[in-house]
Amino acid sequence: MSGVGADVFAAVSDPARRAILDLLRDNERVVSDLLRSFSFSQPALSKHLRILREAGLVEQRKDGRLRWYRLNAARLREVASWVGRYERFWTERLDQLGTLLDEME
Amino acid sequence: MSGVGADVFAAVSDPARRAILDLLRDNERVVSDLLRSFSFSQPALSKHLRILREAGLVEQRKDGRLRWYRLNAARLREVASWVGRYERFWTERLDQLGTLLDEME
DNA sequence: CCAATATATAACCAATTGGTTATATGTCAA
DNA sequence: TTGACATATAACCAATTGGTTATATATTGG
Repeated sequence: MSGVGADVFAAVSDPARRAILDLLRDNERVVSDLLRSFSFSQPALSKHLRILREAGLVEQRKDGRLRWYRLNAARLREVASWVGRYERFWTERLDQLGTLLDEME
Repeated sequence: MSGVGADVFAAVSDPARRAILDLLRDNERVVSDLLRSFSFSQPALSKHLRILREAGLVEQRKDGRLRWYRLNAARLREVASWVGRYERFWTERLDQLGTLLDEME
C-alpha cells in the first residue's frame, strides 16, 4: 500500500517517529545516520520508517546501498489544519491578557 | 493535582477522540448528548473521555447526575507548537519548489 | 567471486488499544 | 423508598503496536 493513505495522526503519535521527522526537517538522511539518534534496533527503525512512508510523511531515494529519506511535510497539513481550528483558544486568551494589562495602567 | 501528563499526541491520534474535542469546541456538553454522535456504546465513550481527561484535554463538572465536559484547549498547544515548526514548508511553498525541481530532472 | 555493509522483512512476543457486556454508584422523581 | 436515569468502572477479548532476533536482498570493494 504505497502513496497516500494511512493515518497521519497515528503516525505522529509515536515520539520516536516525531523525532525522525524532526531529524529530517532540514536535511535528507540515510537510515544508518538516523539510527545513531536512537537506542532501539535497526529493524525497529525500519518499521518506523515504513509507517512514516505509508502515511506519506517521508519519501525514499535509493543511492547504491544507501536509502536517503526526506521529509514530505505536506501531509502534516492535515494535523496543522485540525489543530489550527483550536488556535483561537490561546490567541484569544493572550488578547484578553493584553486588554487586561492595558486596563491596569 | 490535575493529572497532567499522559500523552496528548496519543490522545488525539484516535478519530473518535478528535471528534469529541470538535464537539466540545464551542459548547460544554453532557455525556449522553455526546453519545448521540457516535455509534459505539456508552462505556466506550466513557473510556475515551477518561483518556482525554487524563491528557488534560477536557475537564468535568458535576451537576446532579449529569457530567458536563468542557474543552481545555491549552494542552493542544503542544501539538500546535510541534506541527508549527513545519509550517514554513507550506507557507513558503518550498514543497512546490521541491516538486518542480523533481519534475525538471 | 566473496565478505562486508546497508536496509528491509519475517517471525515472534508482551503490552496496549478500543471495543464489548455486566455491574456499580450516585442522583432524581414519584 | 423505589425505580429509572446518567455515568463510570470491571472483566474480558481480539486486533494492533512496538520492540526483539534471525534472515533475506542489494550493493560495493578487494
